[in-house]
Amino acid sequence: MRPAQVTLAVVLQVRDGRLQVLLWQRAEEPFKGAWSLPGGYLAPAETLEQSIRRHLADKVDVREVAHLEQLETRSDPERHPGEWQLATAYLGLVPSDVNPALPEDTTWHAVGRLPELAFDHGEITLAGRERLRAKLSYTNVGFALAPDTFTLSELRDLYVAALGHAVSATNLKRVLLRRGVLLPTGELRPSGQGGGRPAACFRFEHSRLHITDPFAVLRPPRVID
Amino acid sequence: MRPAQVTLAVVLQVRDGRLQVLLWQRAEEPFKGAWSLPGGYLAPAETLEQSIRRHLADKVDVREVAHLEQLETRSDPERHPGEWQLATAYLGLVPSDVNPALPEDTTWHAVGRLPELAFDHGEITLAGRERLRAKLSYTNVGFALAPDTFTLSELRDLYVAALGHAVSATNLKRVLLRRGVLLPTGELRPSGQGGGRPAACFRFEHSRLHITDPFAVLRPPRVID
DNA sequence: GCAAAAGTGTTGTGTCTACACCCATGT
DNA sequence: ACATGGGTGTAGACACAACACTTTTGC
Repeated sequence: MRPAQVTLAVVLQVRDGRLQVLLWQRAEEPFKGAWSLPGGYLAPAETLEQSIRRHLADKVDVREVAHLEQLETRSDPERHPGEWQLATAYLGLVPSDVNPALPEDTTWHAVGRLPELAFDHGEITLAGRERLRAKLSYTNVGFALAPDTFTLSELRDLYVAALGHAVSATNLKRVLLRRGVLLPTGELRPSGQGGGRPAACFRFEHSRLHITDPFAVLRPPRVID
Repeated sequence: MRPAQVTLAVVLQVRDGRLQVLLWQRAEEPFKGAWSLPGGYLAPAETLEQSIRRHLADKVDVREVAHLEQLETRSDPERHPGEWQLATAYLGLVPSDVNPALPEDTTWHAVGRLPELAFDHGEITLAGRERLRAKLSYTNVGFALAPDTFTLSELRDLYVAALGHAVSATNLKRVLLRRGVLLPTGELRPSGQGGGRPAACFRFEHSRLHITDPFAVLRPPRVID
């Protein structure tokens, strides 16, 4: 006897200044009517990543998911009341400037104010947020939350929404520039109606995950030539 | 049609000053005679963690595995030539002072000089080592590699073996003490035959994983009361 | 006394936070 | 002019690496 295998995705995007997750309202029992993470069964001859991309394709265009990584596999035999089911969860990130057309039964929900979710999807969603928060600190994942080009205040607002605490645009700029994560594009963004100095535009140097702060401590000793 | 589900473990221990992994020699095709990670099929009504603990019980006593965490689930349909199989890998750590009785077909191998491994087990093993190296820097995982009490040179040697580069006992002590990871036991270890000052003994404060260096950067702003 | 091993003190450096200050624009 | 938002400069805090120096033992 073998368990069923499903894939799930915690798809996160910053919308209206808040970190939001894509949820789907179940049409069938169990948990009929409850909100849950998008996903579905694994098909023969596909990988887990292919599977979650396929299931997500109904919700968001593939090109709109800028980053996708495996979170964890959940295996509690009681997690699904009806069948023996393993679920492998992925974390997906969508840049803030795209607005995917969604099916009727699918909408964005603030991660900070989640409704009661089906199965163990609430825990999984929070695990996804934790992963994102951690990686914002030591990698360049920001690229997956931001538009191609942006001002520093815009980027700061994305970090604030994702991290849940104040972030200084001043210092954010210096940290990311020193690490070579950001590049100035040279363009200026004209000021808004209230006036103010025009903002410089930046973009992320790479659009794939890189670790930018590899060892907090216990660095290898400096090599002297 | 459903895939078979197996669990695997990268069980690591520092032996003879080197980081070693527990490998098992396959008795059956495919990869008959090749070295591979211990593990086996998931049984009904058990979790993945229970499964890997059950399979490991043949190799090492459960109490000897001081830390166990999920690494990743591998799903390439080609990863097993004979059947459609998903493998969820775990990382297990064994303190350096235990010496489990092993079956005939199972031995320790230096991770630095791995033989050709069956399936994708070589990659998984290296992923396990990377996870350990990263966590040594920002958590207290050291507890799972070390005996109950130890001197600082002994602990340093464990870090050297796991990290693969020189580590200063002087600074290691200060880092771990400041973080409250280590506690002095008050005992002294008498010096060896070559003389030398007796060493103070320490132990880890906790024997469960704690994050000790939560944010490298982008810390939340300091709250002023 | 001398070698060996452990432990302490101190300096320097890199990286971040905090905050004061300066710049460019709209009204 | 002045409010608004963007940007720079600088000082301080902190944590760590490096290394010289001191302590305690065996022979």
